[in-house]
Amino acid sequence: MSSALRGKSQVEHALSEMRGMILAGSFAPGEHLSEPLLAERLDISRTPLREALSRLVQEGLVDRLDSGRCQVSSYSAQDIMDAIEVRGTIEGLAARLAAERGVSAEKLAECRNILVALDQAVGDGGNVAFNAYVRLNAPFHRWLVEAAGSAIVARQVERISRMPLASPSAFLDGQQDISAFRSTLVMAQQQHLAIFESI
Amino acid sequence: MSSALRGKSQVEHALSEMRGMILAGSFAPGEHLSEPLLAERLDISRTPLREALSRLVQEGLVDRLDSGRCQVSSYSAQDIMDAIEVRGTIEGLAARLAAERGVSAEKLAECRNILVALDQAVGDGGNVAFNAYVRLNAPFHRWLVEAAGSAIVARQVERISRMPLASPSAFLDGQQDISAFRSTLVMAQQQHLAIFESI
DNA sequence: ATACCATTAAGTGTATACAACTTTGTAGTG
DNA sequence: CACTACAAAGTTGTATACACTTAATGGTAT
Repeated sequence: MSSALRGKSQVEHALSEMRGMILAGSFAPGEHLSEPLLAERLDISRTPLREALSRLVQEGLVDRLDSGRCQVSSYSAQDIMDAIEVRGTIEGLAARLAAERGVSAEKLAECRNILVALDQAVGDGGNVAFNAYVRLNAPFHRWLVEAAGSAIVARQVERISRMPLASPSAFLDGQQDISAFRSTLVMAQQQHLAIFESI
Repeated sequence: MSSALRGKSQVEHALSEMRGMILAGSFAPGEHLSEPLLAERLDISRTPLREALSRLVQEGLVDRLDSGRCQVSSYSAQDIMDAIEVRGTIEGLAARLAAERGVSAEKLAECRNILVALDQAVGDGGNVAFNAYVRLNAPFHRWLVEAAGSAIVARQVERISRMPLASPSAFLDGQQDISAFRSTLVMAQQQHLAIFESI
């Protein structure tokens, strides 16, 4: 059917495509999305496209108006800061749960490695470090979620991690945001390390 | 058509109906859900039913298997405890944000009233107090979210609040869970009060 | 009796058609 | 010139049909 390299379903295709477009800034913030137009553009029918849009609404990248129409979400700097706060908070909870439930020594060492790499990225300044953080973020999340051993927490972390924080161009323009972000991250790092030291 | 005021939409109808059935225990945990059968039972077509199922999956009441089939989620006692932890943690964050951003005196008094009522419910023991808590839970969440003034936090709170914690019959059977739940709640209450005292 | 394979039933994913509702553009009137 | 009423285009919500995939069933050979 589609020219997708991997035999993926149409809704997944639409999902990744739409995510990419939105995060790349292909749409103006607040722009209305027409289902027929998007369906033709992605060469699929409206049915899987609607499913994808519904998930994007749930993820927070798209807002649904009362009339039913969709528009791409526009986040303020405050929203982004809040998202960072939420993520840090839930990460702290995950770390506490992991500590309470115990982790093996090798697992802990594995985490230490990731944290050291992250510390290096945080220690440096500028956008390069930011990109490095983004790259190292996923493994850390994966480890933390695995160590916490809680599907509930895992889902929350996944949800908050999916927020458009990984797209500096479209959502993180001001430098003050990045610096504040870094300081928050440093705090979270120290918090995590402290918790792990306490076992 | 849409409009969320009174269940005029088929998908909302299916949503509330399915939520009610699942929380009432009409399905065995892990039971497979057939779209054609459910569609006929709810007297709607598969299209809005699929939309409703998708949202239930996102809410966590239904799991989607790799094959595409759906089954009602089964939560362990540990999962419920984790959900309570997550909710308490995010509530704490919301309270901190509200404190940092300042709340008016009248708003604060309004909250004090709700907290006092909640304290009474918590102070008592048994299932009656539990039900009272459930009744007073929503206003407290509403106030807290409004005071925090963050759409991001609001969405997280709403999401975690939607978890099947409000259904004691189906998901909270053991008494030890309730007592642990109460102690957790007491802790959260004290935490909130302390934060509000500090301004 | 059990394991394995062919056949059949059931179910999901997607496309398309249609009806109801929103919004927009336009003409008419005070 | 502003404002209202109306008409027409566009858009969403829902139903139905069909292809393809997955689970179930029965029959046969070991």
